[in-house]
Amino acid sequence: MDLLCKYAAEDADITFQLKQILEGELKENGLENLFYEIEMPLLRVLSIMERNGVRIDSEALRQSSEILTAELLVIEKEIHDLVGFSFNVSSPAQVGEILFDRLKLDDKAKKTKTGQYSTSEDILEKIRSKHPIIGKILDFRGLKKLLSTYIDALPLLINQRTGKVHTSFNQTVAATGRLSSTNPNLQNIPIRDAQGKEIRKAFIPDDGCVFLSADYSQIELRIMAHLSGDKNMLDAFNSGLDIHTATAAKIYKIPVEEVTSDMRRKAKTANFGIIYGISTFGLSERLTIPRAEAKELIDGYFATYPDVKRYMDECIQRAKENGYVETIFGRKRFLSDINSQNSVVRGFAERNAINAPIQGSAADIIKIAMVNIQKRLFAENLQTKMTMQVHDELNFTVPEVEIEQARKVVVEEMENVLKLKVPLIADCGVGKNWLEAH
DNA sequence: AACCTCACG
DNA sequence: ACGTACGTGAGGTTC
Repeated sequence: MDLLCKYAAEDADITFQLKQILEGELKENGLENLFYEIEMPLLRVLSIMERNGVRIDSEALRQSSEILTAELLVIEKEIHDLVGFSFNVSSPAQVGEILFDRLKLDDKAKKTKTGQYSTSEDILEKIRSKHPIIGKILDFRGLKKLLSTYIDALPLLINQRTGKVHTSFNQTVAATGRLSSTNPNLQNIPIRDAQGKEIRKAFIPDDGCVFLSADYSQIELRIMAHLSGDKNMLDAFNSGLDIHTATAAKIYKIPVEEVTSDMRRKAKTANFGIIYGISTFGLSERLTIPRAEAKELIDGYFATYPDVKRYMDECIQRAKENGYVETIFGRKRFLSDINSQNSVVRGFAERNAINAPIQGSAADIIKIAMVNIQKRLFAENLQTKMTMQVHDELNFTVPEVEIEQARKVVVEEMENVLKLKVPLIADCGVGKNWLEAH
């Protein structure tokens, strides 16, 4: 939507049509009672955030672009030299043909639904050692992604009048109740590798301000602990220990001090997997360990957290009986496939039954926090501006004189949305860019 | 417009 | 025998 249209919508105090659409969509999903408490006020908050926008250091991105584009060309040439002719490295079809038909790097290469060879990152990672071209293709892909999706794309979306990028938050697309962000999507800005971190550095505060970032610590696992009521998981959180270390200690039946980094890594993957309704196969793939070991790990997990297993079974049972599952606040997700004869289709619905109440409750919680934070920013006459929401994280541009007050408002409102059986913790940092604040 | 791949939580 | 972790959006290729 054009920025001027957005302003008009704001001035009109939310257009009637927008309200109708939102109301229609959300009432179907069980929000009858919470519609006026959450989604309507949130619509105002999102409109304010979109108008606030976020500042980008386009000069830094331009310099990155120059360097990385040159690097990309070098890698491309190296790849072409390795096979002896030039081809389109961005074409999965051509890459697959070269790796599997020509170089025969895997005689039982996995195919996609359409019969093409799959050349996705996890597949290539497994055959990386078989040929130097694999690593270079992965490097090429990584660079190309950052350049085309972020480094080159973001500066083009800077509004000439405000000098900022203004995303659109969508309140009604995600099945679980999460927000989504488009044009640009500010919820998938890189952070995991070194080059990605450079991009985060280009997200900067207004003049005279700092970048403030606050995120919920392990909110989904805490919700799992709360909803399942599992005593061991509640204890793990209430002890203040690192949850993945605590989980590893319990699964492997050893003291916390003896948990190795490999044990913690496996427990962490198991913790996340559980929220998604993982299978033995899935965990073995993620950890690249034998199926038998993955099964042991999952058995150990459920022995450690027996009520988590019970809770998961109850979610599926509830979905079968009611046709839907719901969040702590009563947001529904309907699961029409839950009684399907097709076990694959049914499996998807069963995993949704486990995941949706957790992911959805987390979405409800941060939405309420956003409404309450904006209320207090108004009430306390602060100039702090909320700029982004990234599922369990909120970002602000904060005048230097307001830092301590803003911190207090944000953390208090995030942590006190409701009382769970475990504490709700928000970590908060400030810095001269998004990376530093995180 | 479908598909593949990949960025984030 | 089969497929195999939840939720998104965007860019490039191919048809």
